[in-house]
Amino acid sequence: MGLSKTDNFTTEQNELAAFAKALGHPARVAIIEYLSTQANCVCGSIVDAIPLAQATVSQHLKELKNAGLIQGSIEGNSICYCLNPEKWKKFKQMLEPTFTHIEQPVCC
Amino acid sequence: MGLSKTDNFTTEQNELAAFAKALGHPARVAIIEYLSTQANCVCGSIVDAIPLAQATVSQHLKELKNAGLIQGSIEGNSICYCLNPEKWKKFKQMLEPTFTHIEQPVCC
DNA sequence: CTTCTTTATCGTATTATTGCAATAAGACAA
DNA sequence: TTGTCTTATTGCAATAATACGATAAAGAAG
Repeated sequence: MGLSKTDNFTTEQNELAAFAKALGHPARVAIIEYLSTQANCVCGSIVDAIPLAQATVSQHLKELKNAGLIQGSIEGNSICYCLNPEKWKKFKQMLEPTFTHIEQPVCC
Repeated sequence: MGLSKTDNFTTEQNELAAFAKALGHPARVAIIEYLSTQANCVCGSIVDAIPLAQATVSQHLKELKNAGLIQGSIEGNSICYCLNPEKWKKFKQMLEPTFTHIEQPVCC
């Protein structure tokens, strides 16, 4: 139905899915990579770095913000978008069990 | 347009996005968690563990398989789905720079 | 106040995703 | 062969996501 049945799953499962979904687009991956390597966090610089229209980049930033992966703060006339360390720690923590599991594959 | 402009991004960015996108649904998170904790990998057991119709679960399994996060092997009359360790290692490796970066937040 | 800069939102077209019933396809058993 | 069990595929309806031009909103600069 195009509508995810989130009620059938745990809060944690939904949160992990939300993190992953937010990262599930190359433009948003590029934004995160940019923020991980650049000291510059001004919105306009991100827009310049991503090969999409300003409106589209703004939309992607909004989704990353909604998922909590980035946070925005007003910096004079512009806006500074930065990674949200706590959410990323949680994201990492939720992936850890699977990352650990694949070290000793037990299956077929 | 509903069509991702993947051409504008690197192969790596697209691959990371594909991994993340595959994990971007609670049902698929639940499947991965199941495979990370259960020794049982038979398709039917997964279907039983996920509160969705068989056809829907089969579709989610297909997406995880397309992304490479799981692999299926014929096991007698049924099919065994397991995590693909190599792809998960790559996934982890691609997230590492950001996981590392958030240890020393340098931004606003 | 006016203008410019910066970012967000709206409207819209297009395509993708989700979900399930129904059905198909394949292997195995009798 | 016939039936059963297991998994995949098809077809469809409903909803979500992607992209961008146009426009709005809010400050800064003059």
